[in-house]
Amino acid sequence: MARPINEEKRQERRSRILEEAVVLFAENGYSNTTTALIAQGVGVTPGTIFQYFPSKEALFYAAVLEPLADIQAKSLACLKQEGTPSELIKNMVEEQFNHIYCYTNELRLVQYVLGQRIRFPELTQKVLESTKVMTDTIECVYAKGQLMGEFNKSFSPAMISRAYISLLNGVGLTLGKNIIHHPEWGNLKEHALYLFAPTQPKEKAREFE
Amino acid sequence: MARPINEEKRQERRSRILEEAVVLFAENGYSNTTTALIAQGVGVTPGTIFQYFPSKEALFYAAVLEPLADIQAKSLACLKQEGTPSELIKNMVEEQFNHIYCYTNELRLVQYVLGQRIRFPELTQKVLESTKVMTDTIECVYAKGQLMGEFNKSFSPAMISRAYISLLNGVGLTLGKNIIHHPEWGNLKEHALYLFAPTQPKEKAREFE
Amino acid sequence: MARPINEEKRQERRSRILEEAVVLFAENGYSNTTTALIAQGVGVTPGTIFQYFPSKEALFYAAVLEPLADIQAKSLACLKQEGTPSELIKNMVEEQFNHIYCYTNELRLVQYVLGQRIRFPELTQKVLESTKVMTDTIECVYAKGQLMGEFNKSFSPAMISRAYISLLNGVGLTLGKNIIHHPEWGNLKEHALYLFAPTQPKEKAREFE
Amino acid sequence: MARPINEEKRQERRSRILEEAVVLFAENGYSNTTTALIAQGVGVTPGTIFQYFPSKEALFYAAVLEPLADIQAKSLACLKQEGTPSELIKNMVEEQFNHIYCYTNELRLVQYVLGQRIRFPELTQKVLESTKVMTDTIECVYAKGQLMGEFNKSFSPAMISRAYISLLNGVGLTLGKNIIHHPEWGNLKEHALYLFAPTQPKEKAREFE
DNA sequence: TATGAATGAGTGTTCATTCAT
DNA sequence: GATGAATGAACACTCATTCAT
Repeated sequence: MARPINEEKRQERRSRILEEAVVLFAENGYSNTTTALIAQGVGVTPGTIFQYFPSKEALFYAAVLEPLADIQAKSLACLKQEGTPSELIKNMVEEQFNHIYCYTNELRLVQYVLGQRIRFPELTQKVLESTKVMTDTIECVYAKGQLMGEFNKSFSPAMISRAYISLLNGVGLTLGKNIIHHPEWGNLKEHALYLFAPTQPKEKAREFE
Repeated sequence: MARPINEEKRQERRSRILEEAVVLFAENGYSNTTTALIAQGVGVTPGTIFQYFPSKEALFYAAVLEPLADIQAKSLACLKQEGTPSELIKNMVEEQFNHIYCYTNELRLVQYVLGQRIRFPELTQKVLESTKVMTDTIECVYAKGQLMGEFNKSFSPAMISRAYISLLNGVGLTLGKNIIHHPEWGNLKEHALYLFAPTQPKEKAREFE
Repeated sequence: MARPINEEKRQERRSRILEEAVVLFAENGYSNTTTALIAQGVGVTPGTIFQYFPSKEALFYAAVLEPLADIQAKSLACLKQEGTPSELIKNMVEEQFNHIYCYTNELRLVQYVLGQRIRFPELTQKVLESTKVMTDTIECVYAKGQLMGEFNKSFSPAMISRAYISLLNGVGLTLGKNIIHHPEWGNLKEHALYLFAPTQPKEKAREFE
Repeated sequence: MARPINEEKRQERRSRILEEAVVLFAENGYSNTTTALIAQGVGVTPGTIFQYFPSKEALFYAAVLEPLADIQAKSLACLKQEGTPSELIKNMVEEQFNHIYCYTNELRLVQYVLGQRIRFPELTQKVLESTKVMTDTIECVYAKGQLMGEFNKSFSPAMISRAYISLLNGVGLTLGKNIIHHPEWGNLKEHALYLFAPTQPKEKAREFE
């Protein structure tokens, strides 16, 4: 009987540690983040960390992969709802550009890993696999959209999905904390959609002309 | 009395150290790169590094900023040649997408810094200043191009330049060593140009249809 | 939860480190004393030192100032007891000449600092402040003694206190480990008292004549 | 023919190095003084030092012993002039108290060595031998003075000479750069003489009463 | 289960000394 | 003779990890 409650507490504390780890690893990098600092942020003593994660490395892995899985799941969910391909893509772009804001640190961490592939080969591998699922799904939806005449047929779906993911990553990287409040933020999001070359962005386009 | 011009030799060795530093910092991050490793890579003993750079930090600064200045200079040169705005932009895109390949490590290093702004505030500042010069110049050329009817007038130049820089960064980040040989590489480069919404990509577009 | 009172153990170990540091700093100087050597002397590993003192410099400061405070307190106590000024001075001289023996290293350390004022400006400052309290008190007691006719009125108290402190320091410096067993030790101590020019050292003086 | 001139230049430069070394060793201690700093002070390059002294240690030895020999010679000369013992002693005190001012650094260096006997056993040995010559001579003169009735016969010459040397050392140590301008400086010098317990300081003493 | 003191290998940096020029 | 770049051993300090309490 006592167990379930304890188990709950354990999970809660584990989450707190992970949360703190994400922030600190993202801000300071792996080596420059001490386990003691993470512990301090969580409000526990240095030894405690090692009761939840076998090593600093394991904690880092979890800090990178667990949030990524969450984010991917949400993004994929957008593409698996009901709706025309162009609607799905639009929803996904919307969702992901919001992620950039909500999950800044989580995404930075992923980029941090991708930037140092040789250093973190195993993690890079997993992150790329996860990204591949994403691009594959986008490609699939996009190709369907092309067939339905919703997207310009002259572009290769593989290229389009890569270009979009690149833009998404680049936006997170180049823009600072206050992206959302940037005057160009809304336009940038729309331009991400433009990248997909939808066939009728006419109504929109006219407004500006 | 005074030794002749070994100033030349000094510069040469300094460059060798910087070069090695760029590679190792980019691959392993700041803390995980030991000065001894850099020295070893160059083929000198640990102490020698400090005859050329006062500290590891100073070496890192130089490794980030000096190549960046080079790259920026080359990119800006493209935009200041003779030609119509659309030609200039096209040249720049061409030039920069090649940079991604030649200067992989140099660019990764810049992204590494931007990913950890709190950790490297001074460097971030300088990198952003450097980037601003770039985006400002692009904006300027782009606006001129819009007036001349070469680009779609419905997009804000500020947004366009940001979107392009983001894409550029994202491409460097998401794609691996062998980008150039990737089947989609050529298409991706063209799509970067498409992002600028030129008004006559017609001839091209037709080919694929 | 919180461990009980190992505060006691901490203090004990801190004292052991300080003690060892005093000995080694006094014998070898600051730079030539490695923290590893101190650790070894205490019987702990190098890292442990830094759990008790934030830096080698801080340890040095403590090694200089803490014992000095102790010694000063004991000396001042002599001058604040009941008794005529000449009795107080006599007690103090007695007490301090014994200190030279017991606290050889502690005093050497103080002299080491005073000898390198430019190198240790902050410490010098504090040591001089501490010394000033001592000379001021001696002056005060001495002046009272002069008024009561116990000391020769022709000498300035400020000069006398300085001369005494100088002699005391010089004795510590010039004489070696085995001062106490030196045949002139007893006489030297008495001569320190003679320096104060008491008006009735007659009985004593006669003995020798 | 060319040789003598070069030899002269060599000696001059050697002296300059030694001079600079005395100042820096006295101010910063042995380990904290780099040979490069000495070289810089002299205005030569690091390697040059080693053309005049085989090692840093040898330079230190010379910096301690050579000036000491000078000072001792001058002091001893005072005691070997014509005159009554009390006159000789008086001259010597005068001479030495001036040394404290002129040779601050040279004397500090000697005290620095004496404070770290275990670290510099050989040097300590030589310094003590040199000091012994001094105290022995003083004892000798003092004893003669006692026989002639110039000094109080109740004090042991051995003790008196030690007390004086101690005071001398202590004065150099406790007082700062501006001793000479200190209001008590003159009185202090006189009190050093008082320490010898001359039999007719009466005229002086009366003045103050 | 949490604690937090101890560990000890690892890193940036310094510096006396050498030696080719 | 003077130079000054290179050397490489040494040291202060850090930090992931352990373990007795």
